[in-house]
Amino acid sequence: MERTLIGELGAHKGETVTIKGWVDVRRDQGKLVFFDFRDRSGVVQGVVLPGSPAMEAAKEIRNEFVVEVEGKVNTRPEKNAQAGKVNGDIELEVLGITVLSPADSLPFEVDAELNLDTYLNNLPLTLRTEKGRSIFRVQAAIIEGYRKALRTLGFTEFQAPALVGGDAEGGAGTFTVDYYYDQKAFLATSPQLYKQIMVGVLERVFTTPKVFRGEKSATTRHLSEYSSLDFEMGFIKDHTDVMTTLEAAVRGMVAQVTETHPQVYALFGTEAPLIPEKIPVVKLREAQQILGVSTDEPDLEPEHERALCEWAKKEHGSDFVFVTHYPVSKRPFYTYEDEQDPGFTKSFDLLFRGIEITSGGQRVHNYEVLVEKMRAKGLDPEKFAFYLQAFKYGMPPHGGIGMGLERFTARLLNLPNVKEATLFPRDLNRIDVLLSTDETPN
RNA sequence: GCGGGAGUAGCUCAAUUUGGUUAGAGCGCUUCCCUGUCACGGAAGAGGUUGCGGGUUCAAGUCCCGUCUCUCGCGCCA
Repeated sequence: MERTLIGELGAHKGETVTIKGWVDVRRDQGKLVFFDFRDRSGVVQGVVLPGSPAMEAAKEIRNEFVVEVEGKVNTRPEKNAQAGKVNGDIELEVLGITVLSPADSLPFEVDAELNLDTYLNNLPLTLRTEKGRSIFRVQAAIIEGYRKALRTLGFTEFQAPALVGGDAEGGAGTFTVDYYYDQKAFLATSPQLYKQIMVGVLERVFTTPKVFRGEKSATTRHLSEYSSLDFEMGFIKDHTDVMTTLEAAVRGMVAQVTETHPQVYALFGTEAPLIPEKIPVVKLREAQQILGVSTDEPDLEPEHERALCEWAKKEHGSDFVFVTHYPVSKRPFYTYEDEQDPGFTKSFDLLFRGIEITSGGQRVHNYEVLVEKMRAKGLDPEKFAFYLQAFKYGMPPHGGIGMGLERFTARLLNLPNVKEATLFPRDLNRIDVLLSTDETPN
């Protein structure tokens, strides 16, 4: 019989249907066995009544078994209805069960509170929880919202390379890979150079590559491999045009999540983010004055970023705040220096609920200036000859951003550690399983 | 890389302060009972080289040293 999705059972009252899914929970009462069955669309209670031909199978089945169930969709007796729950008014009277795949007994209850490392070491199982499923459905919606917003604004998506011949940023730690003929190649730390090249081709582009940072960071916000939501746009007036586009993208991302998953914020004990008419903008030095810290520091410390976000929420009703005009020394070679504010750049970070989720700015588009900036940072223009062709042959004024998808997801859903917003996080000692750092692994 | 906290049953944790007999609980697991449960309930049972190595002591989960791992903060960054 054709499969009916669990989420659509309400339209089949009185009919005999076949569902396929997992056993979420089994409640054995002896003569009577109850199940919760789960598929991608929802959950429904199944009841195996005394004398049912499915009783023998029902006694063998355990949580997470994959089953095909034939049953009759009944309206629940009024006293047994579960108000407010999906399919709370119906249940499936089980007439037959076929085990498609058995499951070992679980190492822990699927909904148990787990330590982070237990959770991460068992992701194929722990991702099946309601929260696990929700996080990555939300993440898919975030990317969908990002794509929709930028396509509407005339951007073209492209695929950036992961394997590169040099370190674009000249600072971030890179992973080295063996290439042909005893050569070394690197995993990209950013699609930056390729985005800029593509501005010379398509004018407005975006890409969502995996990027790699070998930084030995052990924090709640760093990953060795993460997804970077990048865009780059030509013919801008200055960095504020980029900020305007970023605002539109962020609104689109949040709207997509809120429209498709309205219940998700409550599930994670948070609320939809506050985005006012205009996200507040402060220069770095203004931010430092607001916080009462030295304006000589080239950057905000994490503690200050958290405090500034509290300020933005209190004073502007915003969960986001832009910080602009970081000093030239703190920014990569391609960053545009502000003629009106020498020593400082037309660059910005976007902070969201306490942490930096985006860096961006206007880029240098003049070939000679760019070569000079490279030299000033101790980089060899010869090694960037490929990239520099884009500037040699005519590049419009342009700028763009890179946003950490996992950081955005984590802040949106109030997840304490960015690894929870990463399907399969790579960190110092773990790529799915713990890596042995000793001859006698534990 | 630096600093704080932690590692005890499959999972989540007690027992460590003040060293002292067979290291406990809840959940899960096994067996049995249960006709309306929805985290079902009830009874019984199995399950531990206390991360690893060394030291002090009559005696170490507990104190000391080393080491590995986890976790949080910092550096750095998205």
